[in-house]
Amino acid sequence: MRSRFRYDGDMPTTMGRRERKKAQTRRALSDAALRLFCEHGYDGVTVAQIADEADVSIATLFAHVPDGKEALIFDDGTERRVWLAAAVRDRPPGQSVLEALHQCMAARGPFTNDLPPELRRKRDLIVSTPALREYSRKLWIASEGALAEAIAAESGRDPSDMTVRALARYVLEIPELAGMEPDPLAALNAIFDLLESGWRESPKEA
Amino acid sequence: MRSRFRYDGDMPTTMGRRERKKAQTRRALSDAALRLFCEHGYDGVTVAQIADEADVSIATLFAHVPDGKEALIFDDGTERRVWLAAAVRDRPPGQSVLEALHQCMAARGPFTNDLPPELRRKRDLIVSTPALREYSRKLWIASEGALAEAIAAESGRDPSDMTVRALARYVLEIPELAGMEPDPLAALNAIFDLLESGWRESPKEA
DNA sequence: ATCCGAATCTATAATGGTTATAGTTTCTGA
DNA sequence: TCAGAAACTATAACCATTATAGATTCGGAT
Repeated sequence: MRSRFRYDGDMPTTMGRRERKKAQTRRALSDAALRLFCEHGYDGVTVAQIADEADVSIATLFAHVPDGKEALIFDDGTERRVWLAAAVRDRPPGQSVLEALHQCMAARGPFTNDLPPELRRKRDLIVSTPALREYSRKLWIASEGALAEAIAAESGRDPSDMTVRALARYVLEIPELAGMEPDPLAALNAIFDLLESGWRESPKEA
Repeated sequence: MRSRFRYDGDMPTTMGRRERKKAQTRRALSDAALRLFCEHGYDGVTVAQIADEADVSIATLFAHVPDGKEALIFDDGTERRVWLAAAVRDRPPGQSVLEALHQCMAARGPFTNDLPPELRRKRDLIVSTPALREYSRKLWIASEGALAEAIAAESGRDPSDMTVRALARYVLEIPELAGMEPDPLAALNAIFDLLESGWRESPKEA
């Protein structure tokens, strides 16, 4: 019987006990994975250790994280998708689609240090671990379709227009491309400038 | 003792017997892998089967292909690197860097059917197998540095200029981005247009 | 021609991620 | 209260990959 006085974390009370427990398990896995990865490095931790630390079986771990070890510390990507679409759709009037994307990317992971230390440690772990960087990119790319739709809706083009899809893809590649630069924000700006204006050739001197 | 009359395949006679045998083993592995992949699908074949078919041990297989199963049917990427750099450096006078890249990409894998049937089967296998597509992309991206240097040299910029690196990356992403379109060549053209001219916003109608 | 060292290959076993199976417990909704 | 679904468990398999230690073959120098 669930006491009305027990602390349930941030779980909306609209969830039944089952969903709540499932979310708790997922959280336990994320927390355990992040803690162990930070301590021993990604390759220094086995999924068995993570399962142990979260006090679940290995089979359960994989039931929660179908994409495997790398996915443990990430969400399923839904967040990014809605966030990107909203940034494009609800941008201030007069702002171009690219400006909106520029602005919201700049507030994201690799481009700002305005993060709680917990998230910063997580970001540093991801950036410094190839397998996690790669999976992070996969998550970004997974919202290519959603972003393309948003861009198409705002620009009066077709979502299957290759130009739209390419723009979406190129924007979503930015974190991996600029994330490890000495000055990520400057890199971000340079890339958006390229996307806005195209490649300007300086003629070769004779 | 090597007979002067034995057929040695296309091996340059500058190689010693050791290098020749090594190349033969590598070739046997590639051939076996491609044959089996085509017949049973990528996931339907184990590295043990491939090693068997090529008549080498599993350990030998991995000695030849450090990047793992997916790398079996690819070369090490050196080809692409020199080919890209040459395409940029030796382009006809008056042609822009992007035009040169556009032209040489169009002659490549997914964008032409002017290929011997053997290569076409290989291409189709790669395009239809996620793991192989992903590895192919990795190979392209691995020449980002070389391409960036070539572009920088021709455009009077610095190879570490983020704009140069981004352009190189974006060009190298094209095969994965356009390779599965109904009309890959049209997609290729659209993307190069985007890279040349930038994103042109059609103002939202009121 | 011979010998040494390096490169290649082999068999074998271990590691670690991932999936399949079959059975148990726990929750939900009727 | 009961049936069925969902989540969990233990266990065993499968497969890619790496480690180890030893055998063979080759190249180059003497």
